[in-house]
Amino acid sequence: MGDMSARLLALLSLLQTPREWPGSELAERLEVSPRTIRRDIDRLRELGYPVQATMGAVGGYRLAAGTAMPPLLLDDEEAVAIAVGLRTAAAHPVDGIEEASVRALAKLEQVLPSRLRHRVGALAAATVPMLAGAEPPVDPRTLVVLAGAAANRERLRFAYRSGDGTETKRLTEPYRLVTAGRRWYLLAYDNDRDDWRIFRADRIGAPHPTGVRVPARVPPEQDPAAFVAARLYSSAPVYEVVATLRLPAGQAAGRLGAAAGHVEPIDDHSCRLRGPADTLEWLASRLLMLGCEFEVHEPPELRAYLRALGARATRAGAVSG
Amino acid sequence: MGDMSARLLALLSLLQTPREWPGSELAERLEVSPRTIRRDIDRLRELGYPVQATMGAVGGYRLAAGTAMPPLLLDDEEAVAIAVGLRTAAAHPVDGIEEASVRALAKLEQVLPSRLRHRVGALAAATVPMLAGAEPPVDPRTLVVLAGAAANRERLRFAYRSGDGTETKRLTEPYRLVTAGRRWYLLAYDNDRDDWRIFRADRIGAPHPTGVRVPARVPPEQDPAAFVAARLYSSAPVYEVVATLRLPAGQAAGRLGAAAGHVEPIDDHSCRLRGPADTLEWLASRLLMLGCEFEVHEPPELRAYLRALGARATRAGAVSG
DNA sequence: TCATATAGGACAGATCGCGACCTACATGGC
DNA sequence: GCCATGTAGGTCGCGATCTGTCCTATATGA
Repeated sequence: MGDMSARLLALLSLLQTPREWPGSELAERLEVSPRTIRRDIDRLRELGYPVQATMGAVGGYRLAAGTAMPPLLLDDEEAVAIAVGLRTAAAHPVDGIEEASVRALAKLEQVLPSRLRHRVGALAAATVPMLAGAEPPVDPRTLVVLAGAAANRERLRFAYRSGDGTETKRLTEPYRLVTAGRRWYLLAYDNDRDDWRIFRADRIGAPHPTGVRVPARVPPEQDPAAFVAARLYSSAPVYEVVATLRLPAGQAAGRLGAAAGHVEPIDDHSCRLRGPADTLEWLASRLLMLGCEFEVHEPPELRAYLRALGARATRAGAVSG
Repeated sequence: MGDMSARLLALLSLLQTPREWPGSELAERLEVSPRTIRRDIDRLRELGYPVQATMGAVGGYRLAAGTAMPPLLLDDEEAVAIAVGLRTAAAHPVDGIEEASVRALAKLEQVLPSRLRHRVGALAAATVPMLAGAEPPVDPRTLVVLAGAAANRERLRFAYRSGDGTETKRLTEPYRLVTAGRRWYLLAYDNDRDDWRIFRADRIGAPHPTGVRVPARVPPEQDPAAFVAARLYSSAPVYEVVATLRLPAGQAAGRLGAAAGHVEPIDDHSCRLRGPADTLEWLASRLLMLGCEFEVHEPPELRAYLRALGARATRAGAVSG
């Protein structure tokens, strides 16, 4: 059996701890001679994992940053922490790494022991709704299934609730999972309608792979994100937000992030924000969090929402009596 | 050299993909005979990683969830996604797994290639301020250093800004990193003052380990979190929030999470929230996000903040003219 | 200066990995 | 019901390699 492989993994696990390990202690732990430990260290280095050694009387080994990612050896709690972090990241896609988050989540959840899975579910339930306004957040498990089916080129069956509430059964060949405007979309070939379709992930219910693998279909466009964006903006007109912020442009851009839109200075103390306004609640809370005065010019819906929110806050804070 | 170990790692990496791998394809990729692949699969199973095999004409191997976490083999983007997710999780400690998040982050950043580290920094800068109100978020790198020093029992030198703005140099022996009331605290033995002290992590600047390892000191109390909480509440009186929410108790508890405080029902449509109110801004936005009517009874500071926020929102949404 | 740490060469013996056969069994499509 | 294709596993022999026990060189801090 792979006695040495197991030992190398255990060694990697120990070296990923923030502390330093003397060779003698490693030998004791792994129940081999110190010479074998030195050879194992050599082997790890040959595999590309730079083991740093400090010489002298208080020396020891530790794993340093190299050119490639070594295998991460996590204990239970760390694995749970990562899963929870990735779930909240998937629920709030504002990055440029949304797809990688879901891939990593899929990878982790695939091998996560079931006892840990329960803890992740309980913790994520408490943390996910933190940012979500009225919008129901996407179920990360759904995202994992969608991404897996797309990567595996597996036919997928699911129930889809359209905008007017009607529910239909779909049989599709998922191609890619992309984000646009703070929402997740599945780009897939619809086998019943014989055409490419876009599905909002939060409207997909009970997805399960059929197990049937299908050959790769030629995609409708090179860039899936561009295709999704084009379809979205052609079908539903997306209004734009225009607002004046009483905040220097530099600060506003830094605190809003790139996803919020474009910021241009007006003078030293104010700037103008332009950007897509897909979810009013999110945008409103974001602007309020800036802590500065601001005025919304467009769209009227955002103005109305802010007035309603303001009235509610005023009522909530009214002097009791 | 460890030819087999490298192959086993590569095999694990492939099997962590959501797709299924036929043995023949694995053999081709890893440039060994199919028989060796079957033996490697056996080896992985003996190591405790359950490789699931579906038999038949369209069969293949894939890694399933077992009883222990297998080593995670991540590509660059996935590693960055995890690091970003953990950083935001560390910046918003409301879980019960805060410490594990930092441990995992330390483990990951220790081995993260430098080219990826830059990307993490750029992305995290754009996402972290999302939730932070007026409060400056903690630098996750500081947390990583603090946790590492505590785990390694290494003396740590840093600059500390006290509440009134004065800055002092400290030489300490970190013991544990804990959270209380949405903030990070370092429990450490202060070598200059010869006593245990508590430091707010966001007031710690430029921490760097001295490299000197010291023997474990007997902690002032069994539970570090309890000690920190006792110190905090004895020094600065923390006021409590009391509010009535027009929302069923079950829904409110689920959407607020356990960290927000205690929820008890009043009738079928309303409930009462009691809990510590350490950061007004955070609590106010949390309550507003619930989307329901509510009234704040205590503390008066929160009422005042809500009125100010409401006035600002109303001004921002005023009909333009 | 000395103790203690990493670094690495040489050697002998035992172990084990590998490929090349083989058979058994499960599954899905024809 | 047959056949193709996949996993599962036994056996055998050759060769590679892993391990422990020596050995010496070298860097570092008290």
